[in-house]
Amino acid sequence: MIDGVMGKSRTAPTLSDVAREAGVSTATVSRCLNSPAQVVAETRERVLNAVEQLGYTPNIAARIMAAKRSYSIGAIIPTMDNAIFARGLQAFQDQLREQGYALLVASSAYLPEIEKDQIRTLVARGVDGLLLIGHEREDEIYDYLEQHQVPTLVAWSYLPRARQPSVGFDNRGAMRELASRVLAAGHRHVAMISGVTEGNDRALNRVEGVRDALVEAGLGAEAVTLIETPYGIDTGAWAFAEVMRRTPRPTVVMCGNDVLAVGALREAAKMGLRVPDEVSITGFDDIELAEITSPALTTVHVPHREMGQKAASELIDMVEGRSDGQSTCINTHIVSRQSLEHPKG
Amino acid sequence: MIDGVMGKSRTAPTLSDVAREAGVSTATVSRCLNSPAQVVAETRERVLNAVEQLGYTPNIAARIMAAKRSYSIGAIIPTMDNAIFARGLQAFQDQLREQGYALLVASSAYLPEIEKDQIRTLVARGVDGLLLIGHEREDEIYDYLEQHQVPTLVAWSYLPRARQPSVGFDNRGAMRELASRVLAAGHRHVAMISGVTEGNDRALNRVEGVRDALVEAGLGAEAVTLIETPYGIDTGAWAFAEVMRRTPRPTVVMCGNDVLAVGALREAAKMGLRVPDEVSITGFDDIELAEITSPALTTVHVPHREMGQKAASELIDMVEGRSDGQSTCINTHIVSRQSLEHPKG
DNA sequence: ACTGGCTTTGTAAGCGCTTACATGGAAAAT
DNA sequence: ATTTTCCATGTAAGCGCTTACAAAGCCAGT
Repeated sequence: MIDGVMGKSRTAPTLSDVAREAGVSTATVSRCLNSPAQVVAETRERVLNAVEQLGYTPNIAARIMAAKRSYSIGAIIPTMDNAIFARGLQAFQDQLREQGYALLVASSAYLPEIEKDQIRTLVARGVDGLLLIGHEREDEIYDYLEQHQVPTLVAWSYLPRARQPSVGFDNRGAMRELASRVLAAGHRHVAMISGVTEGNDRALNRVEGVRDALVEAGLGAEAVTLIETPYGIDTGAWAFAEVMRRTPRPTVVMCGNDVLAVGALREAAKMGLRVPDEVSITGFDDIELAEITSPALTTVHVPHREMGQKAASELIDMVEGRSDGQSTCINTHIVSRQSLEHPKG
Repeated sequence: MIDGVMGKSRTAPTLSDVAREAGVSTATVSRCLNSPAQVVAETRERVLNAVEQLGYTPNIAARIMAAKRSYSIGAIIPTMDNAIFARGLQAFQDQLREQGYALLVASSAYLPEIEKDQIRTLVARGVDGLLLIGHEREDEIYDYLEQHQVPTLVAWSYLPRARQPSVGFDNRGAMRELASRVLAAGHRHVAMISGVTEGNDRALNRVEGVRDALVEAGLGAEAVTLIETPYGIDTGAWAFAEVMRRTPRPTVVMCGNDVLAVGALREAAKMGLRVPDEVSITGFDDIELAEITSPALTTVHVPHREMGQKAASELIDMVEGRSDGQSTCINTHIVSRQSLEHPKG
């Protein structure tokens, strides 16, 4: 009691400390906090004062248990280590915050096993909903999510008929369009540096997009020199060197994302190859990097902010039972900068 | 019971479902999960089978409540929107994972009010420890943290005598060293584009570092043209244009971080100014960006991975009572690339 | 055979909250 | 004046776990 009055107890105050201080029951305090309208103004004020007095913060674990609701959303992204997901995730979190939800993030390092583990952790922590990147994962995981009744939304990928709703974009179509433009510019020897496609439908679809364009142009789908490597500037550089060693030497190197492309660009400079005069290079994502390289990257612009925001509001709608999962396809467009030109000679 | 046996209950299985299935008490199941050594092998196996069978995942909220331990650490960073914190945070999380802890991240958008809110949220969620960026914040917050007995570590900044232990680097000293080098190269008209210094001791200390060098060189501390702006490529570009309009025109623009410097670089190109011939530019952080601009940035290298890793292990030591907060200063060093040269003319 | 000590398991009391239900009193309707 | 209705508040039962303590079973030592 003295502790209470002093507001400096050695241990964190609880609901009943507040109740005692305000001279009401714990139920009333709880109501003040969660549905203030149910409590008459005078009481409410007294309670709120006590809360202030004691520096009370609700114990969310207890709240989750009692209410089976946590007002938090989990997100599992492949990596925080580069900028690919940063912008979209920030927008996602901003939108969540605005609607009163907190975000718990975990990263999987592109490893399915770790992702599975993280999913369990987040669900066990009582997240009300979950954001996952890409559709491809074991059915078992989706079963688990269903059993635990956790609404799940997929982002960065759009697949209308999938088991889970998604907010994303057409990776395959976007890449097809870029590849068509590459072919239209006259390139015939095209190489592609792809991210690891196993367990990554985005990466795979971008490869397929290139193949689509090739076929459409009457060339075989195998007419592309393909190399796969984890995303990274250094790996991109390495892959570029590798691919330029092949014969016939490619006149254009299409990269699975901007990070790889930046690596390619750096390696080209190191090899003394002028871009785009001697070789063209393209990216995907249009992260900030793409604009500040020289030459600036021709790439596919993905509206990450818009996607993050949309994903957040859709997921909240699902959590609150207002929607049972509406998929949205976000439009991408090609940004032409200097790294793509007609092949010379 | 049937549900149990089928392993496909409509609702998530709990500890007592497992106990019933395995024919033991809930206490035994709990022990199997948390201190297997206390349970005889045969029983343990039976229990583990049941767990597998039912697809049981512990409810962490309940665990937190009962054990007052969550095996999770919170981190609040100013932003996820650019790469400054990404690498360090990823390393931090990797290290945590390795030691069996989960990471909850929130971002504050550099706003103290939001940060305060996020701190409460994370504490309310029962994190066992907290990572904060920079020392500067209201005492009230530290009081709160003390009351709730949440071990807190500060990173990205090193201040040995502060209230909270820290794992970081000497922002001021590092910047002083870089500025000395700038002056030694012959520059006399130096401008600085700083991040917002209010509530950001890192930014402030970098400014002070430049002033230190100026004073040391016998110039006044005001001999620097200073401009403050939020971190960002666009804001950096804008600030660069602004600063180049002053007379005398600076021969070098020192930026508070690499992101600002990249903006400056871009604007310089746009204005047709050759770097470093007509104006030198420096950064801070040495994020990947710094290496791929042209010219590449001369900057201060901060070993983010090392810092993140060290922060994680120190914080866990604190949480587990093995340490009461040991501060560590991580060494930085200057990376000379092409963006800094002697002033011409 | 009996005691003491150790190991393995069970019993049950919370952890801090929410919420269905009960209660009581004032306002509204008769 | 009496009954009905409604609103503000209180009572108490859990939510799913951990863990102190109790109980029971086992072995060795005498």
